[in-house]
Formats: sequence, C-alpha cells, structure tokens
Amino acid sequence: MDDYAPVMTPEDLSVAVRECVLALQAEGALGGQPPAEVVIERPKNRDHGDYATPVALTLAKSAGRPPREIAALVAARLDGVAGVAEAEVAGPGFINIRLAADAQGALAGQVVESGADYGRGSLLAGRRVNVEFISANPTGPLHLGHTRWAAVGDALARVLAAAGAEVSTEFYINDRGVQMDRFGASVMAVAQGRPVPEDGYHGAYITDLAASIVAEHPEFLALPEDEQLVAFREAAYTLQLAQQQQVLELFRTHFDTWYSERSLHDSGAVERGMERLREQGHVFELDGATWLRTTDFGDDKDRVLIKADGEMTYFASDTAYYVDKRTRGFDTAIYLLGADHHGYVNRLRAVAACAGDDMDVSVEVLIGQLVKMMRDGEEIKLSKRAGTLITLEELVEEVGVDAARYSLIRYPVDSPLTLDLDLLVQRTNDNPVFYVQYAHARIASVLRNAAESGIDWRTAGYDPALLVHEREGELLRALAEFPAVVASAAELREPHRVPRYLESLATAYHRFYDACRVLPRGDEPTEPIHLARLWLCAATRQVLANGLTMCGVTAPDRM
RNA sequence: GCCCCCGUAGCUCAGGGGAUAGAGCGCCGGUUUCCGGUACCGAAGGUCGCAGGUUCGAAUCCUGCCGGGGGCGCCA
Repeated sequence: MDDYAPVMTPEDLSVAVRECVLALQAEGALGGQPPAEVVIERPKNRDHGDYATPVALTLAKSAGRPPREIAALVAARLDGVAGVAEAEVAGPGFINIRLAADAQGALAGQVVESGADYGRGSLLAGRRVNVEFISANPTGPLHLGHTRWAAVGDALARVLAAAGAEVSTEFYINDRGVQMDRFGASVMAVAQGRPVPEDGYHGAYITDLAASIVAEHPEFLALPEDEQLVAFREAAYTLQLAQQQQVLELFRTHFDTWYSERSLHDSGAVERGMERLREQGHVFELDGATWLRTTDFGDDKDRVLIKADGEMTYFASDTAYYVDKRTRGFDTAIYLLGADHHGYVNRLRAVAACAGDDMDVSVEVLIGQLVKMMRDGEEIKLSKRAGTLITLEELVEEVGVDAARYSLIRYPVDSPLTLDLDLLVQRTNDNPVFYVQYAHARIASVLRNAAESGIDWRTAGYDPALLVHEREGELLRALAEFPAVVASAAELREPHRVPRYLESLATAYHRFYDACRVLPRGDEPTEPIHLARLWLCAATRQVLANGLTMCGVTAPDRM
C-alpha cells in the first residue's frame, strides 16, 4: 500500500484548476481577475463528467472574453494534469472533468489509512469556541424543548471540533432567583403534606423529590419555616441537577462546564462584567436604575442592569456571563436558544459590542424552532398544566438514544420539526437512522465474511485503477465529499448536513453493493478486483462511522 | 404595531448563484442459485406562494405583497 497513485480529491482538483487559470493569466493568454477559489461541482448528470467547474463563466466578465473560449484554454491545460483523464468544454462554458481511475480509486486507501481522522480539517483551526445550550432551570426534568438542543448542540460541538476549532460545551445552571424559591417551596409543601402553592411546580417528580429528601433528612421537617425552605430548596436542587446530568449522560451529551449562575455572582464576575461595560462607556443612570445603552448597537431599546430597588436584573447576569466567557479566552460564544428567545439576539449582540467586542465575531445566536410530536398520526399536545409534557428520558425510553438524536439532528434548526414516534421505532427504510446504520452493519458483515474466508485485504493492498465500474465511481465521489460536508456544516453551524450526507452515502453504497460483487463466490479464487472492492467497503464503513460519531449515534456492526 | 421563522411532488422534507429542481414515504410495475432484499431498478407526480429587481445564469440574493407559525416585560 505504499506505491498507490496520488489521490485527486475535489479539493485537489479545485487547486489544480486554479493553478491552470493563474498560469494562463501569468503567461498573458488570459486576462481578468485571478479567482480566489475555484468551485468544483459534482454534476447530477453523468454525461457531465465526474466533476465540473463553472470557472470560465465567472471569469468571462472580467476577462472580457466569451466563456467557452476561456473554458477551452483552461480545459486544454487541465488535460495535461496528472490524475485528470479528460477535460472538455460543455454548454455555455462549463468544463466537465473526468478523473483517471487510479487517481479516484486511490481515495479508498487514503480514507482507510486516515481512519477516524478522515473528514477532519483545519478550517476553524485556532478558534476557541464556547457552545452553550439547554441551560435549563434545575427545577424539573428536561423536556422535549431541551432535547432538540441536547442533540443539536452536542452535534454542533463535535462538528466544530472536527473542523479544527477548540470547542468547549457549557450548560448554564439558572440556580438563582424566584424560580428556585418556588421550586423549594413546592417540594417543602408536599413534604409537609400540604398542597403545592398556586405559583409552584406541580409535576409528579415533586412528590418523588419530597419523598426522597424526607427519607434522607427527616429532621428537615422540624426546622423553622424559613430554614426549612432553604434546606428543601438546596436538597431538591442537588437532586434535580444530578438527574439532569445523568439523563444527558445517557443521551451522550457531554458538557465540559456546568456553570452555576450563583457562582457567577459569588465569584465577583458580575462586578467585573459591570466594570468592563462602564469602561467602555455604555452604562448610564436613569430614574434610579442603571442601564446599558444597547441601542447604540442595534437593540430596539436600552436595557436595565440594576433596578431602582438595587436588585440585579437577569440581563445583568447574562451580560456578566458573556464577559466572563470572553475573559476565559473564548473567541466566540455560540448560544443555542429557543424561538421564544429570538428577542435576545440583538440584545446579546449589543452586549458584545458594549463590551468592546466585534459582535459579528464574538457572539453567534442560533434560534431553534419548536419540536412537535406525533403518535398514531395525531399530534401530541404538550402542556405543562395537563402534565403531557414529554421529558427527554421518556423520549429515550420510547425510541432509543440513536433514533432520538439522529432525527433531531437531521433537520435545520430554524425549521419546525415534528417527530413521528411510530416511525422512529420502525426498523425499516422509512426510518433514516436505520437506513444509515443498516449500511454500516451490512459492510461490517461483508468484512467479517472476508476475514472468515481468510482474505487479508489490508496487508494485500489493492490496485485503485481497477475501480472503474460506474457505481464504484459514484461511491468514491461520495466518499470524497465528506471533508467538504463537515467543513460546511461547521462553517454554517448546520450539523444537519452530516446526517443528510450519510443518507446519500448509504444509498451510494447500496447501489454499489447491488451491482458489484465484493467477495469471491463459492470457491472462486480471490482476484485483485475483490481486494479493491474490499478497500472501498472498508473506506465506506469508516466514513459512515465517522459521520455517525459526529452525530453522537452508534455505528453498529450487527443489527 | 414591531421582530423572527416558514411556504418546493399527494405527505414529510433536502437543496450555500450553475446545466434537465431532488430524497424518503405513498401509488403503479420490476429485480435475487451464493457477500445482510432492513436492498436495488423503473414509471407517474412540480406555475419552487405571488409580483418585481440584481445576474451571462435565481428555488437560492434584494424589495414588496399574500398565506401559516412563533415572539414582544424595570418577568425569571
């Protein structure tokens, strides 16, 4: 495996085409703006070659020549490039390119050698990124609204890391304020055998919390009322937070930092944040309150930091928290928020600007639309009051972690999403996660069979020039796309591109498998083509596994 | 009133300025002596909400309108 032909990936091809253009321009054969980057497409129509580039069309204007003329020049030069079998002008000025079989087939070897690293890149190298998501009150179980973020936030972090960013995930614990007191009061009331206060929390979990706290600390009930409230509040907080953490662990969503709002206040970070804003000159006093002039930076109204009664607003905490993140060395703070928080976008951006940062770089807010659920063809109405709130845990129990995560990640976050529970448990093609996992399991099975037949494909190596079948080419080009998919998913903060890609890769594999026999039949001898196809299988398995891992979904060898 | 999101096949939805707009489901019809048929192939099905604009080129970018969903706090 050390003397196979050099690989020609789409990225390589883009560079090669650009070099052709630059050379022509340097020689004076072609005018116009030197292209910063050359677009390479994978044409849908096979008559248009393996790859195509519209570079001549984009160059035509600045070069002052017809696109087809430019395309002819570039194509002629491209014909001599190693790994390019053919380059021809088509249509209004596209250049259709066909790769040499060995240059395309060599990718399988590269993928297998790269292993888990294939797909990783350096697009975001050097960027320190904080991804904050969920950030629920520790006053109850995580529900469906949090679950989308648990999946998407985690996948986003993995995708950003794959693109080279230094990523840290963070959960902001809202453990301060009246909600906590209401929570504590609710648990205490139940423990005392009294009804929950009108403005309290009503779920059955409150009863469970009260019961386990009383079992552990019967002495709490003897405390004076105010001390008792604190005791129950703190004990319930500890239990509930642990429950959230445990469920998220189960959901394979890992947080590097659990950041307590209390610690933000206790550490003096709030004062430091306030100081930073005063230095920047955007803080002012009015009507006895202290304000931040966020309207200087596109917010529709100024915001109160300290109320006239001297109390900090929630906004003050948010602001200090942002400054704290920056102080901890993050270049970018990404926030994943629900649609009900879209009003926060301009506010957070303005906060960054008020702190002296570039709000287009330092803050990014992703707004997610709501999640609905269906069962038996009918929408499940979710209501806190009616107690039909679905928790993360219940969803996992019903459909499993893989199906839940995959189907939540599969859609752009800014589009509303309806989970069909009946579909998610189906082990059929209708269920995309099974379709992709099945492809992985199928390949694993082929590789197992190869090993059992004593075919040691890995040490035997392969001849990449043998992968000339149409379906082999399709599959190789699909594999070649993966790094660009990961890069764009990271750059655009759109992790859904990964599962969508995996589905197309699974299709390409099934099509290949359907048309190309991998293992020798019966007692046929092992031919070079079998080895080449085994490498192709192994490469596909690797990319499916890498992509599924990026989604936090397992890649099973058997199903 | 102001702000955000959405409008693409019968349904659920992909589609970062490129050639003849795609997938799954559903419907109709096919494919297997042997590697996982939980697969594959084919057919039918579209004024990409409407109207302008930018461009060599628009589902994609811009403006306006129509339709649907969500949101506005000296609350936390």
